[in-house]
Amino acid sequence: MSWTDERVETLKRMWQEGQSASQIAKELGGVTRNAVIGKVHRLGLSNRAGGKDEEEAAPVATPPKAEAAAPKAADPVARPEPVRAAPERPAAAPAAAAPSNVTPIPLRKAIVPAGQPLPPQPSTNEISPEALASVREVEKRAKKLSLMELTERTCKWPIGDPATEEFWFCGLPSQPGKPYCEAHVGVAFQPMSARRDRRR
DNA sequence: CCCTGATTCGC
DNA sequence: GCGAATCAGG
Repeated sequence: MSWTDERVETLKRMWQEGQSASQIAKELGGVTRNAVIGKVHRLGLSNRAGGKDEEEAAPVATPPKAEAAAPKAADPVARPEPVRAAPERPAAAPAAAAPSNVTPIPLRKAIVPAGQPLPPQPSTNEISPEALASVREVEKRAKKLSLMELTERTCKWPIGDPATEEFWFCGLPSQPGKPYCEAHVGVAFQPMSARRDRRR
């Protein structure tokens, strides 16, 4: 693979978006994160700030510095449906084309509508007693990771109420190829037949 | 251990 | 110019 204009463009865009070198490498394919980093440096954009020819040493004013532990729990992750892995290849989905009226900025404190959906609190009557016990046990040992701390190898099972401080992700080692740890995989993935049988 | 970016240096 | 190896750090 070589650095075609197109690939370089993707590299620039993603780097500017704050994507990590490894993520960019995956996206591009055929290159390692080292290659990406190397290129980034050669292109002289190691400093993620500058867009074009920059010099503006924008005095990074780190003002307010929102309280670390305050309204933190208000993240866009509330949906019941488990966190998906990387979007991978949206292919023909120019999802990026945001309505020119919204600021593309980082994207953090999304406003949590009003009373929002609670995490996948599986209705107990549909889970096997063993799995349930196991889950409760495990949740005591949850690593309580924040959204940003999740990786492909951490359990992404949400615990608690996203609208409060009492919210985090399990974070225990996930099953290879699965988004959850063993215990959570147990309650997340159930054969249809099993569910049906358990019903009544 | 997983992951980050930074640097070096032979090719 | 390229990127593996290595370094430094979280």
